[in-house]
Parts: sequence; structure tokens; C-alpha cells
Amino acid sequence: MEMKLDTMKGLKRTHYCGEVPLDGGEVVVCGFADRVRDVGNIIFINLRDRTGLVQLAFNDETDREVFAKAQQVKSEYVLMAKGVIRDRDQANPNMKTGKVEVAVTDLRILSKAQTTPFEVTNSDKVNDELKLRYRYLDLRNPKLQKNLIMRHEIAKAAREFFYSNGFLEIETPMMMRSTPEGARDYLVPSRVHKGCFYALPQSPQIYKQLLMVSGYDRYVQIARCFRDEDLRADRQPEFTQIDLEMSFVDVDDLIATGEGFLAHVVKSVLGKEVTLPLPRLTFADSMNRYGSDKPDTRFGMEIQDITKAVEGIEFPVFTGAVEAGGSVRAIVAEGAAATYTRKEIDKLTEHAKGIGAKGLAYIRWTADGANCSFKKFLKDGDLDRITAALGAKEGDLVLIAADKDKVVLPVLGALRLIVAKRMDIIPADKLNFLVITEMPFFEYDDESGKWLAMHHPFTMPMEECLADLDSDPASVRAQAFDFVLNGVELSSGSMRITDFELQQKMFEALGLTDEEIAAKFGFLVDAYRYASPPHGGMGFGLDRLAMMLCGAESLRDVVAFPKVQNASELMSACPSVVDAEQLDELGIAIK
RNA sequence: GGCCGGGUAGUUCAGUUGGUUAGAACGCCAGCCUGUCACGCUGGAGGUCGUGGGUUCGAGCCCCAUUCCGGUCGCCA
Repeated sequence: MEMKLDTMKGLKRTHYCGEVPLDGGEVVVCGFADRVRDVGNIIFINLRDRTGLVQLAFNDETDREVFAKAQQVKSEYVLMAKGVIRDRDQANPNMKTGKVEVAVTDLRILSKAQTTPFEVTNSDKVNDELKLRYRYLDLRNPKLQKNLIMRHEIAKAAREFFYSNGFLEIETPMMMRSTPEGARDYLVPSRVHKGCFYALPQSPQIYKQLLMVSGYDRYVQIARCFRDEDLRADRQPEFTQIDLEMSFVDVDDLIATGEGFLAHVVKSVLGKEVTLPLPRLTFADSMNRYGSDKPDTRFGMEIQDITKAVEGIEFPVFTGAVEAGGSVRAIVAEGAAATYTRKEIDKLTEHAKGIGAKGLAYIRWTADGANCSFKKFLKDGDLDRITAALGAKEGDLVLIAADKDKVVLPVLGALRLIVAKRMDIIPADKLNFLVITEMPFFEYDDESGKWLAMHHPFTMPMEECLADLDSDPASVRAQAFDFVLNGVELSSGSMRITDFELQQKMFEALGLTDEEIAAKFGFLVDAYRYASPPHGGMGFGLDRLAMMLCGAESLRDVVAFPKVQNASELMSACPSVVDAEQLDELGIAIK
């Protein structure tokens, strides 16, 4: 039964579906057929566009011709309908426009759809792979549309904020010099310079610093960034940063700007007030209390040091850790003793081992008494002393790790999150922003035995740490900070080194030779020889911010065309092989 | 790269100690139905059980390999 498609001729949309007037009048609406209900001599069609749904009604007796056309409509057909708004016999309270419907007088079928591989608006349980392969269909889903609209609102609020605070939006190159520190670069071969490659930017870092050298004073850019590393639910190889840099400021000015921005965004898109200034925590305090540099502070269960309380207990795990310069620390999971059976604790132990712990000690305090994994090493009063020091009580589960701090803190930090999720004690509606300050400057890399820059090599150390650069690198802290929201890192920022001699010294401290410095960063070091305002900046992960504010669990839910775990994009099947000719032109041979 | 989980109609799943013709729900197709809104009722079509190999009289089920998807660790200045 061949059917000719209609045109829009003579009709113009007057309203979006979700915004039809509720008090009557004639409208023209268009969108997708969401659901067709044929009740006999009456047909109802829910018409869907990005604003919502409106019900179209067709009656055989009123208009036989229009009714016959409505009979041909199937799910996902694209329609245009002219009609009159009227009240429904019975309102649908689940629909924004549920009080009314459109009594259609002119129906146009503009485009027909094949049967879709999954039901567009009933796809919660459908395999992600399939939905990604047909991403253009999944993107019709109102939930995804809502997220992408929210993302747009965030970007818009960001521009509002920065424009009104004197920032200039300036684009920086997408093809730049490869600087292989940090993450792996995505490379782009050059046809003109065979054997040479551009890199896609991991961030506009160097360019924005040069913009400050050039006197642009305040810069902002919503910048695409690329890192050729493995994916996670909260990490895509291609992502977007709200990137900014400011001159004549100090680290407190930077933080205040970041706070102002976050508060403005949250107010704009969620209508919620964020109290400023945000809570601050030094990196060292954050590690000691939460075992993480991006703590989720929506719940307690802080890490407690019980090295003193276990003094005198001849448990080799404890005494060994302390002798090696480590500590004994614990978290108390309130009321978790009943949930965590022996088997469950074993699972936690396995997880702890996966992160580097040698094992996990515990006290499981049920109504039957406190069951302690190192009971045989305890003398009278030892257990009471430990539980008293921790403030633990009946019903609680105490998890204890003993090792070097470098092991103990991250392990307990990870367990804290696992237990909290399992116990379901994390309030979902809270937005706990936090600023982590005084980040360490260096990070020791066990593999290479070298000190690496924790942030990046242009980060300004704190004044009082300059003297310790060579003598005690571990103690050097940077004028760098992170913004954290509910346990997710949103942004990293810092003051930059603007003194070319100090910059040279920093590169040397990081083990770069003069030749390497000249080759990789010569233009940057040179630039600072011509004077520079003091400056610093930061970059907010737009994807992560959108994910958090949408309440989504994966970046996929806020990225229109995301990549999967192996960095491929399933819909277009990229990356792909290219013609031999293309390779030839580039002078590239595949091994 | 390591570890863990998964792949059975279009979709989501079930499938007994290995045993006749692999089932259900939703979707799809056809018919009926005048107020539905997850409309309802009746009927129907639809499967190389991810792929390749092996064990067996016989494999969706057992073994090996491989591939794809997800999670996680490494990695992510």
C-alpha cells in the first residue's frame, strides 16, 4: 500500500507540543508520533517534540478523510497537525499538556519510519551497544533531550558569567605541537611535512598562558580537549573544558572566580543557591580525613588514626606498619555489622588488596559481641580502648588498615565509598562543592623513580616552599587547587610560573635537560623573557559538570555522540581504516 | 595490558542432570472495538542460540579459541 508523503505547504508551526495554550485556540504542531492508540472510531496520537507531548485526537464521524490518514500513522512517523485545542473529558495528570488535546482538522504525514530496533521512549533496559549504534534514535528519548538541553543551559550560563566579568572568548588551535608529558596525545599526520605530526590539544594550557603574556588579561573558551587514554564512565577521550585564564590575580582571586561561576551555573540551571565561599580543605587534610583528593563529603565515615590506640598490641601487621613509618587507621561504618557478613567482608578485603593493601583487619560488633579479626593478639581492655578511640558502638563495622600512609589512606578512602554506596547512606539531592587547596607540586613515580609534576610543569609553587625545591621535593606545595563536587573532580587550576628563570629551574627539577626544554617549551620560556603579568587559571570539565547537575551516572548521558570503552564510536564505526591512497599521500605505512 | 560480568526472536529475558518441534512479555503484522493515555480483545509472522572448532549417538547447555559490549585496575602532567 504505497502512500505519498505530504508537504508542509500552507502550514506553519505555531506552538511546540509541550507549550500549546491550555485555554483553547487553533494551533499547528509538529513532531514525532510517540504512541498511537486506535480505539475504534477514535484515534489518539501522542505527538512529541523536544518540549514534550501533546495528544492529537481524530474522530471518524467528524472528518473521515483526516481519520483515514491518522489510521496510517505508526510510531516515530514525523507529523504536522493543525487543529483546535479543547479540554479532555478526563485530564492526564502525568502530562504537562494533559488537560487538553488537539482536535485535528489537517494532518500531514511528512516522513515515515521503519520499525525502530528498540522502542524510543521505552528503552531503559535496552542494551547500550544497540542504543549507541542507533544513537540518533536514542537521542529522541526525552531523558537524553533533557540532559543535552541542560548541558546547553550550563554552557550558556558559563558564557553569561564570564562575558559579564570581562572575559574575552578566544579560540586556540586544535592542531598543535605534541608535548608528550602527561596523557598520550592524539596525533594528526602532516601531508606537507612527511613524518611530522600535529597533536590534538589535551588542553589549551600553553596558548592561554601566552594570551596572558600578550595582554588579553582575561580569556575564556569552551574548548574541546583530547586524551588518548582508556575510558571510564566519567572519562571520554574527547571532552569539553570551560577553560579560563586571568592576569593580575592571585590564587584566592582564581578560587573566588571559580566559586562565582559555579554558583551562577547552579542558580541558572537548577534554581538552587550555593553558599559562598565554598568549604576548603587542604590536600593533606583531604587525604587524612577521606583518603582521596576528591572526597565525597555528603556523608561522614571519616578516616581515623588509631596508631596510638593500638600501641602495645603485638599484632605483627600493626607493629610492622608502624616500624616502617606507616600508621594504623580505620573507618567506622555505623550500623553496617548486620549487612556485612564474613563473606562480604572477604569481598571488601579482596578489593582492598586490589588497590594495594596487604589485608584488612576488622571489628564486627553485633548483638552477640564484638568479633575481631585479630582477637588472639588482644589483651584485656585492648578492644575497648580501640572502640572507644573510634567512638564505635554495637551494630558498627570497623575496618582497619595498617601500612604506609601512601597505602592506608587510599585504601580506606576507597572502602569508605564502597561501604557508603552499599549502605545507601549518600544523599542523592545534595550538591557538596569543595575546594581542595595546597596541592602537592611533585608526584613520585615508582616506575621511573622520578619526580613528576602533579598538575603541570608551569604551576607556581607556594612562596614558602621555593627553598625546598631541591632539598625536599615531597614537601613542596603548589598554588594549585581543585574544585570537587560530590566526589568528582570538576576543575583543576593554578597560578603559573611567569619568571623564566624559575620556570627553567622547575623543568630541571623535573629531570628535563636543557636541550629537551629548548626543544619542547623553548617558545614558552622565551615568551616569558619579554615580561608577563602574574596570571593563573583553571578549566572546568563541562561534561562532568553536566553529568553531575543532570544526576546522570555516565558521561554518555550528557554527550551527544559518545565513544565506548575501546574509544570507538559505534554509530559511525570510527576509527576506521583509510584508503591506501590517503596513507600514501601522508607517507605512512601500516605495520 | 590484567581481572570480573555478559552475548538465546526486533527488544528484555526464561530455558531443568546434555534429549522430541527453543518459550514468555513487549514490539511488529492482520482483524475487531466511540474517550484512550502502558487502551483492550482475537489471531499471526518472526530464531545460523555472538563466531569458529572440539567432546558426544545427541550441545542453547560441557571444553577450547576468538570477537563484541560493560565494569574495574594499570593509565589519565
